[in-house]
Amino acid sequence: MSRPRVHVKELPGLEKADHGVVMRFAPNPSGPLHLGHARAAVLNDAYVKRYGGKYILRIEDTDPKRVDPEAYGMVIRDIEWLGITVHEVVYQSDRFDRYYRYGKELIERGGAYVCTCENEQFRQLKQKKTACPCRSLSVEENLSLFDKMLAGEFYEGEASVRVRTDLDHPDPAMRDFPAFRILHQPLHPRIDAVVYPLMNFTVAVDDHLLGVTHVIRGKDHIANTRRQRYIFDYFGWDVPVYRHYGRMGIEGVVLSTSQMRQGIASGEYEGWDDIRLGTLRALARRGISPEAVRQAVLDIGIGETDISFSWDNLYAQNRMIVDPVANRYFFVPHPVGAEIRDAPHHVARALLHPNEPERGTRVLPFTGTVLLPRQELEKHPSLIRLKDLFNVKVSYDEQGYLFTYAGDQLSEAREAKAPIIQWLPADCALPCVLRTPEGDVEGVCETGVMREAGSVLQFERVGFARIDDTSGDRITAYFTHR
RNA sequence: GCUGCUAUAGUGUAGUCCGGCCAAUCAUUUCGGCCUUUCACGCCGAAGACUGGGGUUCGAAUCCCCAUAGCAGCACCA
Repeated sequence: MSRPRVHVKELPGLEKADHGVVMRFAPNPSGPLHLGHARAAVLNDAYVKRYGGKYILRIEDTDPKRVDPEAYGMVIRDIEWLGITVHEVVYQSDRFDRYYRYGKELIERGGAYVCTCENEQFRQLKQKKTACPCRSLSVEENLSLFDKMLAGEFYEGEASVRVRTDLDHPDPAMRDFPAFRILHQPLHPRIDAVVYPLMNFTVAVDDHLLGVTHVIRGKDHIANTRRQRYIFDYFGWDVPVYRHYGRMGIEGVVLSTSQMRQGIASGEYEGWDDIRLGTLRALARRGISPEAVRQAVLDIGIGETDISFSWDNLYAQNRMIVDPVANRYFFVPHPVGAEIRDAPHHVARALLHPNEPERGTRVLPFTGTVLLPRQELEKHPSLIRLKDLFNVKVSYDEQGYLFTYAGDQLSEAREAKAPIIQWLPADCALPCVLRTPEGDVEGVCETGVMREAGSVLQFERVGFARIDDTSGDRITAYFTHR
């Protein structure tokens, strides 16, 4: 009896978490979620579940250039697929008034100023640790400039709000970073605005306003954490506890949203769930369960080391989940017809699951001719056993193969070390294409597979597969893993 | 270039803060064997790592220094 044994690996504890935590996952709605997002989404969820508290899904849609209206729904759906418990959903585009209000207050506190320098000019001054002329404007002047921005009196690029940090900061990335910008194009799908708050500003304001206690995100945000710290300090807010995990490389799969979008547009990919992509929906289509993704990601943890994601480890997790539930069927790749001479008619009964006989059997009537995997014959065996049927002697003459019935005894096949292979009756085999990232494999499968639409099964001696479509004139299956 | 972070087997991970119980954990992987009418699952066994060099110490994977490598940031993106 096989049962999924789950290795619960304890994540490292979080400081200041004993009275519960408030955490958030903050994706940008530019496309569906992928493996990289899953890490952040799941890790935060795991801590909220461990310590108790609140999980906020914050949609960070403050850059209209990177908003795909359809992605709002995709993100929600993908999060649900992952089985994450979301307690609150926040759209930043609903909160622009708040950002303006706090922007104004930051200016009043002397923590920000309106800069009307040309972009390139500012960049050069910044490199030289020199203040730009705007930096010395009075609070009143800045407030009035900010009002002008909001009133639409500036064109794109003509004005921005910068946070006053430290021009001598050894890291140029820290020096007077921007908090608001002006944008006329493209239009935001959800709101009408020309002054757009920037990520570091909205994140700081929202993390505080929403009561976020702990932030877990990639180390590409380390600099942002330091920048946001300035804003927290100006307002006198307590900062959350931060953890930055290392970069995760994923082999052999496209992760960049823009690349995926381009590939879909050009017809190279079938869609967001094309199995060559690293999206969660692509994994789902292939038959990877959300629990496996969750386990794999938890296993990786929050280490600061850069790692490379291992498909092997994911597959192992998935196999553990899927093996006990997947029904077994025969799939014969590249079928070759074989008439078995001198064989009695017989009805074979094969177990749906070898470890669970009570699930029942598949019925395979043998009436003389079977389909066999070409690859198996190319090994030139002298004796084979058709699984759950009988033994067959294989000989060769100038015409080709000759198949002769060679008795029912399993023990004889064992003794002869004959391979036990899958087969199908020639007159009840359905065309089936097994799609893999490396290409399609044509073959035939049992008629019983029709019942398995949408579920993951195991093609014996081939591997696990998810039955994607049974409606056409042939069945489409996606290879999951061995 | 500047700033910062990291460095344990093929992969992921524990141990590192508070040096000895570490001839280094667990999982995966690979290879044997058992079980089995699947090359699945299960069981047994084996293989495989502390980046390098100095130093402190009776003792270092753990502390210090240097080197090397990788990564991140240096956007009016998130």
